[in-house]
This record gives sequence, structure tokens and C-alpha cells, in this order.
Amino acid sequence: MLDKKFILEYPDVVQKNCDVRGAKADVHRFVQLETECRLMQQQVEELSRKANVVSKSIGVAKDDAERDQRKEEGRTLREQKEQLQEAIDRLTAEARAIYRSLPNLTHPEAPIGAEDHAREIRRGGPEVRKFSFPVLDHVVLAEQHDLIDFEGGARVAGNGFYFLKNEGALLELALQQFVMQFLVGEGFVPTITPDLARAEILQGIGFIPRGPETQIYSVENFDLNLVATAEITLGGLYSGEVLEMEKLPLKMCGVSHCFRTEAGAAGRASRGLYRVHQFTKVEMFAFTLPEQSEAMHQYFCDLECKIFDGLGIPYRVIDTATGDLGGPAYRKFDLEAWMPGRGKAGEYGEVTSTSNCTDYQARRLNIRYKTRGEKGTHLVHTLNGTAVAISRALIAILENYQQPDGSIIIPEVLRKWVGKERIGATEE
RNA sequence: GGUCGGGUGGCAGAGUGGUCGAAUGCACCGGUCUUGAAAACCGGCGAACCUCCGGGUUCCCUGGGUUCGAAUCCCAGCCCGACCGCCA
Repeated sequence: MLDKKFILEYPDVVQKNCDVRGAKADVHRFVQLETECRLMQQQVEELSRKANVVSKSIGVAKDDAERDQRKEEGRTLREQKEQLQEAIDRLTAEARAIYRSLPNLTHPEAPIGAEDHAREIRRGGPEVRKFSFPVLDHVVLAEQHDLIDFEGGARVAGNGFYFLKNEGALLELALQQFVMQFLVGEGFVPTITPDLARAEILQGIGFIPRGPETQIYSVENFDLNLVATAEITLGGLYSGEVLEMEKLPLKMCGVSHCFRTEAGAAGRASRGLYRVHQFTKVEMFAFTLPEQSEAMHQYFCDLECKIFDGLGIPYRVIDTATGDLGGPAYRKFDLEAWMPGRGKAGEYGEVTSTSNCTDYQARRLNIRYKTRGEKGTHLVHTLNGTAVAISRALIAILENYQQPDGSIIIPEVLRKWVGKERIGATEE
């Protein structure tokens, strides 16, 4: 959520921001409602004040007759107040709906426009390989080496679920280990988070738990939802808390399973592991002072690059265009890995993303910090970034490391956890 | 899942119908003292919103209810603790 004061002061800026981000919202209607409510609220407060005065006078009234008269007076005042309050509540409901739909402000350097206006800002990892043999995609490779059982997944849980098997399972654990060790070395607090969370927390982070378009699985008869990312649980960890300034910036990383209904995603390129209902992810999260968030965002982006450098996978980084930013993000960088088996002749596919959400999530979740010697509290900034999304990382590894003899080399950094150098090694 | 006990300011903790937005302690801030620090002493110290800058309204887990008036009473929910049951 945005700062209400800011909206009232600069409605045109906010409206323009909504427009470039493709968010339909009538900011001026909001300002009008808000202004009206404030006037009415003042009247309510005046009635409350009078009623409070009356109530206090009853305790010290000298006789019953006076007491009864005052009681009647108090009753009347509070009735009036309630009627007025009901009118305010109606207007407030409309205002709140607009308010909640407003996206975060946008970084001035973020490219303006729809998805295809994203700007490439960086390339990394090794050169894209020239293959001297027909390239297979990860689905075929996984089939050949019995690494993923999509059929079994479908039998048990439906389309979009799968079993990781053999080196597929070991690779998942290896990727978790590699990334967790790396992040601990960078000063992150390692965590394993709940895979379910309350609706309130989901909403605070910016997810909509129920409704026809929801990406979220919810649990019947409970106020619980399967998380779509550990961003939800890590961000929710300190909801309602006041953090000490000295502890900021606070960097956490968390392993969780991620569940997504992928409603409305039908038809989008989604062969194999690319778009699935469940995967494991290591997520980075940071709580920072406002002046630290920009640098932290660059840092998160650097870490994501280092992880893919370490895995030896070619990638590029893009600065996401305004029209493609989620509501809470102020700016977002996506890291796209080269997937040789994707599309006709290989394509880049998104494997990680990092967002600076400034105070947007913190305001909803009420996460603040206190400055020593200063009155009051301030909202922290929150950032998130994928360290590794296992399913998509697997695609990149299998497809980039396939060999002419059909085997798949295991990236060096993962070997100590997988326990071998190669999947399907040919007999020598 | 059951029974009992709890949920109050950054923390601890008092407060069972009206002068309570809330004692006290710790922490924190300012000052005195000191070469400096500590100790001691003095003072300050919750938040949001509105304001004609006098002040006002709201907030004691959440949501309802009783009452002229609720931190305090009633109902429901959530959470925490103890014990019991069940279980990886």
C-alpha cells in the first residue's frame, strides 16, 4: 500500500503511475472519498467528545434524576454518532477498494511500457554453447535418465505435479545445499519456513488468496493457504513487529515448497518443469532501512548472478518494464537462463527475479523500525529475490550440460552433494 | 483434540465498570556531578489520525455484544503457556 498522505498530496503522480503500470484505478475518486470521509469523521469525533463529557458527568452527578437525564443525553449522542459512522463506513469501503488496488510507485529508471519493453542490463556466465549434435529438451533428457516422473505425479496429484527421481532428486538437494551454503557465507540467516500461511499474511505480501483468478491453493475449513513462495513466510515473519534499527539490514534466506495453481496460464509455453504446481525454492529476503534498499536490490541481483555463474549457466538480466511489475514491486530484475532445448533453437527462460518493494509490503504488514533517540517508528523496506527455483534451475542444468553421448555432466559445484560427475556416464 | 491459565507501551508487569492511555521496574533520551565513563540524582519517554495548535478522537490480541460509560463484564475466534491424549 502507498502512503495515504502522499496520494492526497500528489494524486496526479499516483494516477500516472497506475497508468504506466496498467493498473485500473480512479485516484481522484479516492481523493474525493477520502476528503469527504475526513470531514464526516471530524463530526463523529465531535459527537464522541460530547458523549464522553456526558458520560464522565454521570459518575459525579448528585442525584438520580440528573443521572437519568444525562444517560438519555448520552444515548442520543451515541445514536447520532452511529448513524453518521455507518455513512462513513460505506464510503470508506469504496475508498479502501481503490486504495488496495494501487500498485507501488516505480523506480525512475524502470523501462516504461509492456512486457516487451524490458531492458537487458547484463549478461553473464559462460558463452552460449554451440552444440554439434541435436539438442534435446529437459523432458526428453529426464525421460532418458529416469530423473522425473511426470506420469506418476499426475496419477498422484494431477497434471503439473511430478516425482523427482534418482539424480533428479539428488540434484534438488544439491542445489539447496549449494545455495544455502553460499548465502550463509554472505551473512544470511538460513531458515526453513512453513509451507502454509494465513490469508492475512498472503495479502500483506500482495497475494490474493481466494477468488477465481487466484494463484493460491487454500485449505478448506482453515484460514490457511499453501505458499507460492517463501517470500510470503519470510515477509510475514516480523509482521506487526518493531525491529531495532541496529539489526538492519536483516538478510534471511528460506527454503520452502511453492505451490501455484497457474490459473489462466494455459497456453503459455509450459512444457515439462517450466510451469508446475509445486516446486522447491530458496528465497532471499531482506528488511532494510529506506536508504539501504536500493543498494540491497543491486546486491540481491549480484548474488543471483553469482549463483548462476557458479553453476556455469549462461544468462542475461533484464530490468522489468512497468507494465509487467507486480503490485508491490518498485523495481524488479529478472535473471533469464539460457535453455538450449526451449523453443525452436533455445530461448532464455526466467529463473530468478528480485524485487525492491520499498515500504509497500511493510505498510500492509506493519513492520517498522525504531531509531534510537528519536520519537516514533518508521516503516522498513522489504526486498525479495530468488536464490534458486529448483525446477527451472534443473531445466537449465540438464539442457546446458547435455553431452554428445547422451550423458549429462553435473556442474562442478554440485558434485560433492550429488556424489558423481555425470548422469548416465558411458562405460569406458 | 481435551482441561486449566494467559494475551496490557521497546521489554517485564500492575490494573475486575467512571478522574486509566494506563502504576512500577528495565531500556531509551536530556540534564547535574565527573578529566571521561559508570554509579547516583533530576527531568522526559506508546502509536495513529484530526486540529481554529488550546486541544480532540481512536487504540490495552481480533470481531461482536451489554452499558450513559469497558483494559475491566458476556459471546465467538486467533495466538501463547502448562498438563493430559494422539502422533512422525
